Amino acid sequence: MDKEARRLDVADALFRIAAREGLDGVSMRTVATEAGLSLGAVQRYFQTKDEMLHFAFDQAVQAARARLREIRPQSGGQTFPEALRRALLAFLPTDDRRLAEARVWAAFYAEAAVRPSFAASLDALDGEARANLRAAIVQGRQAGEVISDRSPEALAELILVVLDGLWWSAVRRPAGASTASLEEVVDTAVAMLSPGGADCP
Amino acid sequence: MDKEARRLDVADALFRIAAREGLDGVSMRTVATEAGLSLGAVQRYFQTKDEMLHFAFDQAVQAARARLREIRPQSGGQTFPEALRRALLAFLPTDDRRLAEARVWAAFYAEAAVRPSFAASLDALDGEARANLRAAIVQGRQAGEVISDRSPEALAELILVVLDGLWWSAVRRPAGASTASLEEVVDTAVAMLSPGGADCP
DNA sequence: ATCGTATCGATACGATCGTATCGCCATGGG
DNA sequence: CCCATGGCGATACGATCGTATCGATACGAT
Repeated sequence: MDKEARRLDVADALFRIAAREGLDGVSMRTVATEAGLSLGAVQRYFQTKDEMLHFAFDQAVQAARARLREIRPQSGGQTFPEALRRALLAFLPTDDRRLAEARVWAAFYAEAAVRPSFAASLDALDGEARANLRAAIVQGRQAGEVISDRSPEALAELILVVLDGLWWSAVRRPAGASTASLEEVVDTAVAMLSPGGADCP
Repeated sequence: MDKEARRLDVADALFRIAAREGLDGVSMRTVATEAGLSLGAVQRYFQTKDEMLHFAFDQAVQAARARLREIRPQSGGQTFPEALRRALLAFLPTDDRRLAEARVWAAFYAEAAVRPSFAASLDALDGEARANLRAAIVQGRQAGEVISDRSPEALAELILVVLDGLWWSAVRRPAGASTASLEEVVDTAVAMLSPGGADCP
């Protein structure tokens, strides 16, 4: 029998509950019911609730890391602004499936304010994103596609801050709402990072 | 006896707990103990936990609204970039007291993802901030202090997004950490909104 | 065929939750 | 002086939580 596959099933059930009701709605029993299992079965795969939560959280972190790596290779022939725009929109919850994922992330994010082990993983993820972004900026700058009057570190930090802000703004949007204003903000932000994209005398 | 003052005392106790342990740590009993009262006393002032939470949340919203209004008057003689920089830094948790407040806000923010009545208040606050910011941008633009190749709405949205992102980045920072990188991001963002502040050919 | 083991449902236990109720006590009007 | 009333501590109750334990069932090895 495939133990890891069952753990993933349980984690999926947890995600569905967290997306609907937040982490408050997550208990051993509710997760078991959502997964179509008994309490005892869930307890076999996760001996404590903490272990279950950590597994689910790590799963989410791992998925985010994968998405991050998927972006990284300077996918052929794109200029930096194009690639950045695509990357930003890829991370934003612009459809209902992503919105559900994002709600789960929001719950974990809040939990990280109280649970240091969660915060550490988020910091690591942040650092990875920062490094990737910095590398892309340096590369884009050599091609003259990125403004050069600020350090790559400051620009990377700013972009990540904009991404975070956009992301939270999108999370609070009701399901099915328009994403037009989101894309407009993305465009504005991207334009400001491109030479000649800002207002020049 | 001043009933409203006692309600504020209880709400303060709730804030202290939420800052330390998140909303999970908030119960009728823990709040009562933190406030130096008995469970029965708290129940006199708030008949249900929901009522207590709503009161505390409304209190936080009201405080934020007051801070927002405090910013609004184009405080004499400042240029738009200066005023914006000051306003952004005013909202960010740059000291330990503000950091505690911000942790409470983060908890409420996450709760809003699940509790529509909270989300409605946040939306209203957001709308107010957006309107104020738009007015300031229009005014600053007449003085030639704001870039003019984007609509005031898009710029206001972008600034709010940056503020949100900065805010979350600050919340996750450990207490007492340096705020230098925060200020650098603020400076970068403000510079990009000022004519000639961006990289021009 | 029998036994050991893995799987899992059922149930129990103590703790904590929100809420409701009861009773003590102080205080002020009659 | 008495007593009614409002403030508040103590306690009770049912529900739900995380966790532990026990018994039934299925299955492969001896």
